[in-house]
Amino acid sequence: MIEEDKRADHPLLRKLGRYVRMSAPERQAIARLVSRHKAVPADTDLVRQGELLARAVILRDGWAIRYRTLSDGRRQIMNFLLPGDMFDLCAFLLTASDHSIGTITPCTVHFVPASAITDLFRHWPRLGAAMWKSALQEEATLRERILSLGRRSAQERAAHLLYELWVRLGPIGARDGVSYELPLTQVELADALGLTPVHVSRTLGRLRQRGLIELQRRRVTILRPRDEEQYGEFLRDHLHQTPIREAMPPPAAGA
Amino acid sequence: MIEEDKRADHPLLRKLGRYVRMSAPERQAIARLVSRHKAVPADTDLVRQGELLARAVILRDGWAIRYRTLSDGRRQIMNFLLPGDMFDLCAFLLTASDHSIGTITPCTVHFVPASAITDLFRHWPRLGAAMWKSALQEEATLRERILSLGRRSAQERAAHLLYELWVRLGPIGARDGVSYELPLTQVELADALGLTPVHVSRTLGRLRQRGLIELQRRRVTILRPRDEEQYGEFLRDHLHQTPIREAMPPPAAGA
DNA sequence: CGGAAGGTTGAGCCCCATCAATTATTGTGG
DNA sequence: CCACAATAATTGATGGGGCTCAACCTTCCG
Repeated sequence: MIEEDKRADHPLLRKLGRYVRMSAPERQAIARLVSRHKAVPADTDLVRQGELLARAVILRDGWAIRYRTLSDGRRQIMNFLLPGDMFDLCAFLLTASDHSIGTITPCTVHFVPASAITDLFRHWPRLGAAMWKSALQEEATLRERILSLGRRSAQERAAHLLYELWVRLGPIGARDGVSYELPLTQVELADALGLTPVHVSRTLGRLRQRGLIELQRRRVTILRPRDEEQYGEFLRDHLHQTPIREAMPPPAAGA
Repeated sequence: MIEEDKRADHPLLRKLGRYVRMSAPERQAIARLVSRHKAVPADTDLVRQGELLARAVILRDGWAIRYRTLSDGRRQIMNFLLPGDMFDLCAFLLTASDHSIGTITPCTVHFVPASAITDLFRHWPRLGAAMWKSALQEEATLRERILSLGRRSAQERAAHLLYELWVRLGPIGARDGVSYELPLTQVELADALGLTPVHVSRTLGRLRQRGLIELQRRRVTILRPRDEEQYGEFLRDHLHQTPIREAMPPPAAGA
């Protein structure tokens, strides 16, 4: 029963629900995808760079990161994976992963065989389109990070990231009004922002002084949620939170 | 006749040819996609940020960039688009673009209606898979750039970029052994590398001193092509230049 | 309660930015 | 083909944002 409830409220459903209104059978198709789950402890790699991809993964609970390391130990976090996020959907293409994915917190995940993905796309193309849209959105956040790392100051980067996470946590019901739990150390923030941990500390201090954010005990509060300009010119539209064109016949091969 | 020849040797064919061996009808399907072309002058936007995507684009000739600008004029180039590259393949999802695409040199391009893409995927799923693979590859270069901007020094970034372009120009026949034409100004390099033009000049100077590259009159020579370590730990595999699993039945909805 | 992990603060330095001047290259019209 | 202007590249001097090293403090957790 409890399991039943959890599935009915799966963050993936909430997420895809922004793009398509789902019929009962469609919801069931998703439910089948996530019928089995697995607990994974914190700080565990789900995918290691160089590995051949063999299955897709859906995150049910917890935070994970996509990252790469250089041989001398430098690490860069590409982005954060939140509940409802999927990755390696293209596992059926059998490519080697160019990066690793690791858990930050204890997570519960669904491992999905490649065939289940291709079946889903075949039978429920509207769901496929919604998943594509969500993949596009993730790609947009990659570009946003490139912009940040290349052209924004430390403060702009940090403010932008904290704001982005706040926005992303909304649709999956993982935020509490204007604040949310941030289960990250400053070392991890540093590796995402392209800074050193020391400088992250100073930077966050300045954001606090400027009255942009509150951050203590792993809890972030966005103090000026309407003032998107202040957070590094945050453009909410870039997250493509608009519904897909429902009238469109589903693409055959996903495009 | 000349047109015929050009189509038979389209860089898109060369590019996709790395992933699948194409049958004659498949080649014809591609040829139909690129039957009409259009000349676009240099420094022209093909897509502007915020615009609604309505068509896909295939680049036949010339260089273009994917970029974003901040309101104060700072610009970041996400990546470079080379002959054979496609973009906005997902135009049928009707999303607003979060970035602009502009030509660097005079280009010839093919504008492809969204329906032609979905048709192609429906009828020639193996081609669809190959196109997916190439889209994945582009995403990998985005992550590579994130790693560069976040964790590599100016010299590493520059060496890595010049090496990457050399590798990408190979399969489309746009390089000449160990050197190639680089139609970029240092301002553009700076906007891609997250540096200032002045520092790009100094950085390139140091790479020359170190004997890694030759660069004069818009011509680059990679002086130690085997020494991938030297170019910022360049990992060729990350470009996914391995063939797809041909036995795989084509994914219905592309995944 | 004590140790470990995480966060803050200070001092000094270096990489890269900025400003500015000079040289080289490209492009254009006569 | 040359003169000239416009664009691009180089070089120098100076300054600042972020890095490094190190000490100290705070929080967490067994």
